[in-house]
Amino acid sequence: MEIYLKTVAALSDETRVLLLRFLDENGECCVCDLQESLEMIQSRLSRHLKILKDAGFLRVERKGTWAYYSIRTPLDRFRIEALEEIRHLEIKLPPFKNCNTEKGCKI
Amino acid sequence: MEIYLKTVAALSDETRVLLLRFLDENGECCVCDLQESLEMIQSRLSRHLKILKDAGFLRVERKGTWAYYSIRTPLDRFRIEALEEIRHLEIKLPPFKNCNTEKGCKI
DNA sequence: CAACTATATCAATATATCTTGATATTGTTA
DNA sequence: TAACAATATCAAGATATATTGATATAGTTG
Repeated sequence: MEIYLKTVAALSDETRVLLLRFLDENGECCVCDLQESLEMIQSRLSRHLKILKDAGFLRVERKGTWAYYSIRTPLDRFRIEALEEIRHLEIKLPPFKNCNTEKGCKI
Repeated sequence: MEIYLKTVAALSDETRVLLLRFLDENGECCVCDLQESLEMIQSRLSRHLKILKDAGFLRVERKGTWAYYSIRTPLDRFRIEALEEIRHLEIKLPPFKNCNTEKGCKI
């Protein structure tokens, strides 16, 4: 029950839906790219990324001080369905903006 | 987005999960039966039933002063998957108790 | 019609979640 | 090693949601 509640709670926030959609669309991103692209304060972003990770939707790969987040794979049936549902929502997805740190953030 | 959020918000509460499971298992119930079976205060029950109804999971049929709730059908793909997910949770489902109003509540 | 019953809604309080700015942590670079 | 940069966590306040008891609204029954 706990895992289930964590999963659906992660799904029931507009910020996190946007994050999932964005990562689904653009693939792996580092936090600074997300910050730039989604115009979101860093602590807020970090919090929601953690919630999505703990709920089994995202994976992180650290390279030095950078953290690259992406949709976890494989996902189980229910999470796939949830992502599919989110894919069909009408969301104004902001364009990808590179954070322009010259030395390392770029993949 | 609004409908989506309403749907997942409805799914992310333990009380409502129990209600969905119970109705899924036992079929149509009137509010007083649910009150007896789940040992839940009436106003609380009424609130959560409304949330589940507004989120598209339940239908109500009124017969006089009684209200009979049941899982709505047909459900769309996502809601079906959500119910399926809930079906697989380990929940101690209390037994059905009839409210024993002799004149009308019994189906 | 008056008393009663089932259900819905309201108001107050308690609890959880979200946002922001500040601080901590860890890696990088001069 | 000192200064800096990316990310994570913390603390305080704001907002949303849940719980409870009280009241409102119908329908029912004597």
